[in-house]
Amino acid sequence: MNEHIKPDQCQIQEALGTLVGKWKPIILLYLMKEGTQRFSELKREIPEITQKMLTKQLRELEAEGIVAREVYPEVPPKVEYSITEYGRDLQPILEAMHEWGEKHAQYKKENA
Amino acid sequence: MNEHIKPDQCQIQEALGTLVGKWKPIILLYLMKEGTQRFSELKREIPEITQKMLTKQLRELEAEGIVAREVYPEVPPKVEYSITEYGRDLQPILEAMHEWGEKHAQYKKENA
DNA sequence: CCCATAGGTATCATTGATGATACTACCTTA
DNA sequence: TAAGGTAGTATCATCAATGATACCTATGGG
Repeated sequence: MNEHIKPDQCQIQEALGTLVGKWKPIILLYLMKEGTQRFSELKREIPEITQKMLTKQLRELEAEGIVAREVYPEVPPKVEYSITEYGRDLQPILEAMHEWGEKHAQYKKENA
Repeated sequence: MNEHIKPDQCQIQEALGTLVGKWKPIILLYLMKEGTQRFSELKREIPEITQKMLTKQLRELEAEGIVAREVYPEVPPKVEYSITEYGRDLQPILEAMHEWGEKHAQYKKENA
């Protein structure tokens, strides 16, 4: 373990706080895989999410600088979301978690 | 992004579910850094946690196969916790999150 | 005889995250 | 004239996570 990690003030919570939530990882994956998406596209791809939650999660990700929000002043409204360059830094972490998650799901099946 | 990641059934939640909680990362870091620890040692190192929560988190980590629990039939009781070999797989992920977390804390300070 | 110790459980209260549902603005098309 | 589409907000209800507090066990030491 990296010597300078001080558990009592470590920054893992920072990353977790950004990623957790029932919907954030899946939203991020869609934006990373498919690129820029409209609000309604995301809603269609994740039908179980309520509008309220989708809005909330996107706003939080935006506040963290991970997602960019662009509003087109049209009628009907058009709002596009995309991953920022800064947000791309999360990709390796998400991938590592995905990989570990698969192994772990397997592990749990074996020890069920 | 890895092509075979299907957001709608991805395993990131699996990893997140294992790591989140107000106390799990810090518990894992202590066990990874300091090695085997007694219940009371962990409690001393994380004074703000209640016994109930410490017990609960440790039991959950044990159930996931990440932490090993060894009971010594003595009086007063002695119980030791350690990271399993399997649990070691999480170390790179925790480190990556820690690193990103530091950058992100910096980022937030600059954009405050 | 009584208390401290280690590692817990049991019970209740509180809080934050999530969900269901209804409502809005504005323009275009039928 | 009414309906439909987009991107939301507002309000209320519910549930899981966390916390505070008290209690339990057995034994060795004073």
